[in-house]
Amino acid sequence: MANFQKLTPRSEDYSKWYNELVVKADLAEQSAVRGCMVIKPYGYAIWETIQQELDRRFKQQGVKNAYFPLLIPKSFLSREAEHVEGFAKECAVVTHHRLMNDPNGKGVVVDPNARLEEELIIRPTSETIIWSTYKNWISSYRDLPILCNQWCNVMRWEMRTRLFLRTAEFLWQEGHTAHATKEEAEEFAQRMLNVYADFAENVMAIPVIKGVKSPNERFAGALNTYCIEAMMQDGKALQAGTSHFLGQNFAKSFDVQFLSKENKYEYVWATSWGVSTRLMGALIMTHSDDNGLVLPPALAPIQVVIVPIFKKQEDLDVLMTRIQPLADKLATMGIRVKVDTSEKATPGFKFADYELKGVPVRLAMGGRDFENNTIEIARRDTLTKETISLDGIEEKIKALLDEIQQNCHRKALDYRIANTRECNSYEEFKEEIKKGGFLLCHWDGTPETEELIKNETKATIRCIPMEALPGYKEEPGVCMVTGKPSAKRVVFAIAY
RNA sequence: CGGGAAGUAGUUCAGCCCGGUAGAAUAUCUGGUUUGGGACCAGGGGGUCGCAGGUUCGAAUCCUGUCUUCCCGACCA
Repeated sequence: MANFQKLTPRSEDYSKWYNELVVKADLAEQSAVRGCMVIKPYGYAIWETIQQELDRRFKQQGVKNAYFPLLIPKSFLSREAEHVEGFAKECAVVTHHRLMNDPNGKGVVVDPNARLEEELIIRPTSETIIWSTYKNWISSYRDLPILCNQWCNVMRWEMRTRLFLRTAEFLWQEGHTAHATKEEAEEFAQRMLNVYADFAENVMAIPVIKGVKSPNERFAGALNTYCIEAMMQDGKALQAGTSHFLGQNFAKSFDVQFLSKENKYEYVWATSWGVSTRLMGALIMTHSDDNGLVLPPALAPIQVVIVPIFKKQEDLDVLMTRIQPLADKLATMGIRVKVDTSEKATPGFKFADYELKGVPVRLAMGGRDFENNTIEIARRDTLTKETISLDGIEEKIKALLDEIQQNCHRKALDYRIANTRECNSYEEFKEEIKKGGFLLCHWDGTPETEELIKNETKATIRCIPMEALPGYKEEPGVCMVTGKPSAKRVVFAIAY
């Protein structure tokens, strides 16, 4: 089974705690290739649930799944100047197509005669290959809109990597849409942001701020980038999803025009939007504690685990006459339930292990419970437990799962609120930002000012909120650095 | 990519300074006793010491290169 060593407490070393948790909770591990991770079955089960929930929501918006190739001709990337600038430094390049036996007899080497005429780039994102394809799909306004999404892997050659948070290869979905009008594209980019926000809040139980990125933080090639920003337990910000209004940049670069109702050629309007396995990092750093992972029930691969406590096989057989019907009933109610009858570990070990894995509800039944028609029920989010009657237990469990889902969200929201405050002077800002959290400040809207603040404090504008945060009003003011006018406060934080 | 640290059994680590052919804990396997918060006893198996060169009669140990991980920095839609 798992290891016995306790996790490093969060208060001692937050990133060490994170690294240990990811490995010990069996979510992922390092691979032989630098910066690339192996996502283990338990971690992948969570990702699959994320995928299912999002995929359903995308399809409700009329989006269809497709698949575009991993490799992109090098020339495509240079078609959009800003775009290539954003990614050029972190692209993996395929230069050859054949290996051969080493003439010196030491395994295989790259065949120097197999150099590619045009080098291929492993996709860092797929805008270019998709727009070169959309060109062939679009000729009339009747062909629009095109709403496609793909679930795939991408590669960005990151210098410093961390499991889930920043890996060289990661899994994500990227949606790419083409529209006839600017308004429709803008609206769609925002609509997908709302899909992400709804998903984050209600499924992942992560409170997020919906906002617009400042020019410095905008996606390369976009006219506007929308985002959802979340606060982690260490007070740092993590971008949980983005949606871009790409204008006509890619349509012009790839010459994608359509004939309008008025019989005129026009360039199409584009959006793209994505979330990645980084969400796994957000999930971990929002809810988990020093005992291990804490999963909101909606994403837990096992929502309820039942641990029989027994001495002999006969005792187990007796207990199972009550446990099995309960497990069956829960399963028919759509609850993901596991009964752990293994004799490999003692109950105490199992308790600790399921806590490490973040199972929301744990039931334990021993001989005493059997006599009394009771069961011990423990919840992961509060680490509390009580012994209750078996009568009506199924409905209580269902209600408890809902309650845990709510509580995970409420705790995370309380934390964010407690660590969000206004800040009016730059002197104060420099001190406050060291404590972490979100600082709501006035900013003059210039990249220069943002750059200055970043260089001096490492803090960046996480977003310009689209709506006032709970408890705050949108009011004009003056920039904390330059004193120039500011329409409203923006969110500053140190970011992952 | 720059600075620092590290890589030895599945895992955590000792051994390295001062070269002589590898050890602990834990996990794993077997048998038994156990089981309401990380059980105990006994026995067994498991490592080309990250990889590649070099020095040497002999290298986990010394030298060179390289790969990977962690921390700090730069970078990061």
